[in-house]
Amino acid sequence: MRENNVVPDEAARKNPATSIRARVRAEMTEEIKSVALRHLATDGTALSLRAVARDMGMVSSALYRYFANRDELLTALILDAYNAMGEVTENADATFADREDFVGRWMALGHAVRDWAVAQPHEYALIYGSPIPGYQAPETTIDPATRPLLVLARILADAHATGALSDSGAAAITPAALTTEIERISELLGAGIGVQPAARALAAWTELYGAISFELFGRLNNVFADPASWFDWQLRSMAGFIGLPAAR
Amino acid sequence: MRENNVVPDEAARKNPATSIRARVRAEMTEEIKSVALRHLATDGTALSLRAVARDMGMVSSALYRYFANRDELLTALILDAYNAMGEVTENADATFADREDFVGRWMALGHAVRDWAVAQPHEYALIYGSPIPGYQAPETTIDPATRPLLVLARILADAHATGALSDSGAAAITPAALTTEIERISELLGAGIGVQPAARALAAWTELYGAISFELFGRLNNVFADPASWFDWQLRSMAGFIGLPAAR
DNA sequence: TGTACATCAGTGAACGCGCGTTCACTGATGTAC
DNA sequence: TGTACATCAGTGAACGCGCGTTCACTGATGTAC
Repeated sequence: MRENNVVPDEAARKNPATSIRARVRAEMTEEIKSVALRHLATDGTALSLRAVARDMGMVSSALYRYFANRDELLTALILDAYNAMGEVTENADATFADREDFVGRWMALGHAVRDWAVAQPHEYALIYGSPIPGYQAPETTIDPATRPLLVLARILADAHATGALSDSGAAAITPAALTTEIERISELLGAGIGVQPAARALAAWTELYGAISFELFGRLNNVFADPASWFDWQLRSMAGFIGLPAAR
Repeated sequence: MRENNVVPDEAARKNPATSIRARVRAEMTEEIKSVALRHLATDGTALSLRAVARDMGMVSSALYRYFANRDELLTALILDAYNAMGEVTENADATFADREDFVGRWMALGHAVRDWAVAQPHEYALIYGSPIPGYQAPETTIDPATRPLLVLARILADAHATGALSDSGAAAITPAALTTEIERISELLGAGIGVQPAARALAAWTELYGAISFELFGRLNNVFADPASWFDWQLRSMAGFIGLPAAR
């Protein structure tokens, strides 16, 4: 026995994903990202690799053991942000008790998005703000980016299944090509609802993010003293617009 | 008579605002801004004074005769963008013939905002995108920024004056503090309408900009083939949400 | 179990570049008498 | 009308700084026999 050393079991020794070196590597990678996030707050997307390295007490070239270049680090931050948003929204709906209170579920979803955004405004700006000059997000960001919208789709599908989702009242949808597209999107999301509710839900989704961007990007400064309650009203009125029924 | 030289009249000679030197100065200032706008497209807000000077065939220090520093140039661009947006929206409403077609006026306003934004996406991002790291907009930007919203306020006031603006249907407004705030905003804008329509109009305003940001910041890529008609439907359905009556 | 070798994280110097801003200056244009 | 002086746009050098990325290297840790 080699003194007190932890003896890694066979699986751990063989599996590079859990070897000691791999674990340290994963921890370093996480630390680099978290330091980079701090810099995002002050420098925005003009994030500097050298500054990150400096903060970690490393030489800048060392970062290249972890990320091939600056864009790859940015991509990692973006992916993390999308996934964090995805997790937070999925949890919000999963832990909402009354499954048939569709308005409640929608509000919980909306507040989850906003709470996360308000807590990490710079990560929100990274994924929902102006595009980063000279940066092209890879395809791998698409799926994580869709997660919150899939939560909404599930709420709508559930409401539709109970027959509670009303299917009229808003403006007629024209031209025909637009109807087709909205149907396609609705199917893609697995909502399986009518084109009218789908269109209204997408409009509400637009307003949700519009509201958060207005607040975080400073357009509500000196306008609303308590943006949270204004946001709450917007969510509630959007629930009505979508046609969601309240709890029974 | 001095050959063909234009002889400036007394007023022009005396008034520094129109002297030849002042005119050249104004032209140079405009050219600097337009070159800077081109750079905005490629570099975003990481706009470089040296690059602008290079494009103009000047030495970088020469720009300091026109702008005290980089932030002042940015401020000038931001002011221009707000004013361009203000002009375009004011014109859209002023030239709309049927003054009692309130839905039509709202749609014209919305399309004017989007058309301008689509034509100059980088200027739109400058004023409605993520905040610029390390930059604080001066107070002088507030008034120009409000111009498009004032156009909406006028449409609402006109609709209200004809008694055509409905005042019910959306979610009740709570808490009381929120009601007070919305009333204050409505008065500030001179809309003179009820708190319900005011709240709904502000929500529609949020969706309007949310929709444009979604489109320009790439969140609708591969989603809607024709974002203009989707935007048009959103505008129309928001008109109903606000409670605007169509043309008679 | 011990030893030789391979892997890999981190170093430090360098390349080639860019930036905002200051400052003393030149020379053309405008102003006052 | 002509001349002396003031104003001002633009120059060019410099200051002090930062950046992303490459590359040969050292030395510690892991692996194979």
